[in-house]
Amino acid sequence: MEHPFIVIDGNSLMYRAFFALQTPMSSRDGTPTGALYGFLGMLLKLVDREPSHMAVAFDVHGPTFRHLKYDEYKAGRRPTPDDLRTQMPILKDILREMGIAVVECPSYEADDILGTLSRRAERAGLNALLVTGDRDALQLTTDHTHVLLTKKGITDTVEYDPETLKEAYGLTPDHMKDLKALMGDSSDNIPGVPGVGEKTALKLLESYGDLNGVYAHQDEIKGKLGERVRENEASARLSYWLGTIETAAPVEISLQDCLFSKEKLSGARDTLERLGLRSILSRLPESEEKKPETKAAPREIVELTTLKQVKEIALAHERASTLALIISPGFSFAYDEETSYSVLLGETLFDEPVTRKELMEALFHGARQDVLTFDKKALLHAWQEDGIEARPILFDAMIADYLLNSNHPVDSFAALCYERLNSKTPTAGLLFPLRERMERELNDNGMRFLYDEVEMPLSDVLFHMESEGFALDRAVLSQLHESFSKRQAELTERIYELAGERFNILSTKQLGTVLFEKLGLPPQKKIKSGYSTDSDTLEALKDRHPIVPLIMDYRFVAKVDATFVEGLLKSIGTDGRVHTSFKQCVTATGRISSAEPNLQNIPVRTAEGREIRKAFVASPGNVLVGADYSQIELRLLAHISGDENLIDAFNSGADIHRRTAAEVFHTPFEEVTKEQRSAAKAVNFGIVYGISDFGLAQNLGIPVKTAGSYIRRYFERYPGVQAYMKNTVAAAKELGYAETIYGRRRPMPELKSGNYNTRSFGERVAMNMPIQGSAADIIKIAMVRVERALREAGLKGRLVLQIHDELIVDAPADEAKAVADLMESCMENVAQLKVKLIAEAARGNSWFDTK
DNA sequence: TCCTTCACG
DNA sequence: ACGTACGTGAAGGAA
Repeated sequence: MEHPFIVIDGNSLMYRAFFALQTPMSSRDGTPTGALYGFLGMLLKLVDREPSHMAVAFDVHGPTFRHLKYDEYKAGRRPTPDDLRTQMPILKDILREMGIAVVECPSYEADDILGTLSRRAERAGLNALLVTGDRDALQLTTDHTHVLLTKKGITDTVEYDPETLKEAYGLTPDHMKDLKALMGDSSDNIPGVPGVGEKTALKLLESYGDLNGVYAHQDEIKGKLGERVRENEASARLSYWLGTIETAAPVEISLQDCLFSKEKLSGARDTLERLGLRSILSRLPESEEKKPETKAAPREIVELTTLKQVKEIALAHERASTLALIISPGFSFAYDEETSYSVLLGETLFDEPVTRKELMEALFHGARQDVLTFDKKALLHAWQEDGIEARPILFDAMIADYLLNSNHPVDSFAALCYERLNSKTPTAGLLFPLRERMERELNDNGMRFLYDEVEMPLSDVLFHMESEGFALDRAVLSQLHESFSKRQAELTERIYELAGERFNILSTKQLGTVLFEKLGLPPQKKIKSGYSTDSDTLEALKDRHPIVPLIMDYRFVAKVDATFVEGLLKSIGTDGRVHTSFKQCVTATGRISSAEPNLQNIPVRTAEGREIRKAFVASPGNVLVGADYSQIELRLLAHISGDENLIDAFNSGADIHRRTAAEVFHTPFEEVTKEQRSAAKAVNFGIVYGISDFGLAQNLGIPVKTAGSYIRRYFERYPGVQAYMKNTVAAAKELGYAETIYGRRRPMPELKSGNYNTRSFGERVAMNMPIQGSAADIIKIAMVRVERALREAGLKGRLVLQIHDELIVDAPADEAKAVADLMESCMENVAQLKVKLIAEAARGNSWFDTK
């Protein structure tokens, strides 16, 4: 979460800090300072998260809204110790001196302030981080509001988002309220249902969903429990209400008032000095020079709370030509730079929830505007979910930013606004100046083609691929799981027997102890914490003790089963398909990546692992058509370097590794041995990765000197390649970036480093990026063309997967031949290079068969 | 959360 | 003398 709005529950944290400290602390005049010390230490730790806004909320005494009388509510609690109470006003003074907002709201508790400010932050498009020791706050968790809960002490914390909350409790944030309604809370005087504790409450919720569900089925609950539930409905309902945190309290503070500035922290120096809190003093950040605040700060943010307002504004701007739209975090839109509208999507206590779908409908009813956004693929998904007809998207700030700086891809609109406009309020209106600046920069950098013809249309293709998904055969995976887990159990027993003890085989540390201490095997290499047990190490030791091959086997089985068999089973959707998400703006070279699940690393190199691919099947009545580029990176090396011999090697059509072996080992082509070919293959890989004798030696398990001589002989035979390596590093040093044949850039600050390692790394990257990146450009163009060609030809086949140099289409069986031809031709004709691009297609019922 | 390991191109 | 091969993502252990 970048630059969140941090809201701290002041009472809760002071309370925790007070009791966490064993030895009482005080200043010279006897003022107790222990809680202040703990609290401020925590606060400074939070400053490291670089919040954009910060506020500390406090309870104030008085009759409360939810609890009829404050005294009555407090009755269940111990009174606040005097030593703690005296520190409260001092804390508030210190916070004010630090320029941190102190927020109180009569008749409301601190957690209501947390709820209210977090929802306001979301509306303004900010992320919020709520810091408290009170588990009740977990009900406030959303994708954009995380809760940082202090555990035992005060510095020990755990951050919850909806996902981690689900893992911990098996409940959604909303259901935390239902949980409390059933189990009650004695410290808050919330009765709940007598005799129902956490265990029982969770069980009830698991069966019936929520409180309403429980009472809808109250007659089904048997025995004593059923009686109690039925008798105490009124109490449970009241408890639900009592346990609901307010999110629309009349908190009289603006976002502006909560703006956080590191520099202002120093304002408390004198007070801290007086209190003798030297260690806090020393942790205050040095004042750093401030970036000039740009004029790009938003002119106006109008908060909308009803659908009617959205409709009116949409109507008033009917004739506008462009609409800036941000759907995450928050929902905000703008028709010009001056005015942004932000809408509350979530629930409030009193209003009917407004859904994104309703908002979209209101906004796009009769609308004609083209759209500017951040992350258009996500917007396309939203439109699809909401049944909104897609509008043309003219500008995607995420994609533009990625092209302009692939080194630090931003992951949120807020981060982009801060980075490019120095603005801490990411509203949709900022998309207008962003578009102007970034498009100018794209033009200046010669990246129009990549932006307009590659990345923007590719985003649509990736959206369709994600939405389409890949069909998986559950039965295949279940069967594999059965056989893998059986084997794992057998291996475990045999390993324990040979080791003479039971231990966790997957623990590097424990395995190291067994191998290198108990069994006395020689360690091969060291890692940070002890000895390495990686596969190279095991490979070297496999003949020295019978336990080693068993461990290698165990590792493999455990990995394949956990990651691929079980992992994939978990990711199959209700439609029987897996929907990966393709990350378009992550890698430094221009490749796309795949996550949740990653479908770009499904096993293929070993026969056993390859079995997984039998689970990747065509849709009913369809076949899979896979097509991959042959040696695309080496072909690109030939093209970019212009080396005559390498170009000739490809034009001759011969096996490229065998040919390399013949050259490097001065052997007639026909007489090249298997070993020579595989060594030459490693050399070719090394060349692509940015060669070094050390790396090659390690890969081949040969002396560094020998590896060096291979490289020397390679360069003798391919002088153009050697020149390319030299020139490309020099050019990258000069320009500050490496680039592909289509002008994609990777900034290369490493080349200027004074550190040998860092600089060498930079040099290898400078050699590799144009090759890997150009290959990435080419297949991206191919994807756009394949998808377009399929549609233009009226074929039903659709792309479902890309694995860097391979594309897979799921197509009706009768289209198979046409699709295969279409793919080959689209892929091969992306570019006319000095060597031909070759793509080969194959068909089958499963991915296993498409080879 | 970081580290180690290992799956892919 | 320096000391690594390029690019990813996921799982499990350690702390």
